[in-house]
Amino acid sequence: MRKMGDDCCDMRGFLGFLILFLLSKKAMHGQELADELAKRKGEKPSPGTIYPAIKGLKEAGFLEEQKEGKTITYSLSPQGKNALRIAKRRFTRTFLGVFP
Amino acid sequence: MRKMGDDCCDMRGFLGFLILFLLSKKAMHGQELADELAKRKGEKPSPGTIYPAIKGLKEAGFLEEQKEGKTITYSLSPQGKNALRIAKRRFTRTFLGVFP
DNA sequence: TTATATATATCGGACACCCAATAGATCAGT
DNA sequence: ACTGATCTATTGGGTGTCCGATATATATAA
Repeated sequence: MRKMGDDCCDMRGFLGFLILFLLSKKAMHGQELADELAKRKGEKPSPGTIYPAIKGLKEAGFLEEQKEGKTITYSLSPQGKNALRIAKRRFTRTFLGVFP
Repeated sequence: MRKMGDDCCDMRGFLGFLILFLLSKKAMHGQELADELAKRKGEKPSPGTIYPAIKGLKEAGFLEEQKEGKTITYSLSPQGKNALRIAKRRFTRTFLGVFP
C-alpha cells in the first residue's frame, strides 16, 4: 500500500495532458516545459520523465517540432489540438466542483 | 510505450483525491462512491479498485466510518479534511487555467 | 582548443494505480 | 430455510508513470 503523509495522493499522472495544455498556450522546448511544470507541481521533472513523455506525444502525432541549433521547439499539431479538446472535456467533467 | 488514440492519456490517478473530495460533499458508502465516480469518469471502478483505495484512506486516518447492517458510510475525519485542503491547493495550482 | 554549460535522449527499474476474479457478509423475498 | 441481490473485502497481476544514471550533441567562454 502506498504511504500517506499529510497528503492523500502524490498527484501522479496527467503529465501528457499537462504538456499538451502548456503547449497550447505557448510553443516551448523541453527545458521550458520542465521549468513550467516545476512551477506548477513544485518539483522539476527529470530528463528521464520529460523526454519520454514528449516522445510519446510526438509519436502519437500530437506535436510539431522546429529544430534550431540544440533546442527543439514544440507546438501542437491539429491532432494535438483535437486530443487536448477531448481530454479537457473529460478532465472538466471528472473534477467538476474541485476548483474553487 | 503507451498506445494513444484520439486521446492523450487515460486519466489515471487521483482516485484517492477524488474520493476525499466526494466525501467532503456528502457522506457515502462504497457503492455510492463507485456510482458517483462512474458518472464523472465514464466507467465504474471495480471492487478491486474502490475498496483498496478506501482502505488506504482509512489507514491514513482520513476517514470516519459508521457501520449499519452491511453498509459502511464514510465521512472525512479532521485529518481527512486537512489532507483534502492541502491536496486541493496543489491540484488547483497544478492545473491552473485548464478549467474554462 | 579545451573546458564548461545547456539541451536532448535512452535505458533499467521502482512503484503506484487499477482491474479481474473470487469470496465472505448481510438483507429481502419466497 | 433457501435463493438471489447487494455490499464489502482480498489477492494476484498487468500496465503506466516516473526517476536516476548515463550518453550524445551543440553552444559559449577562456
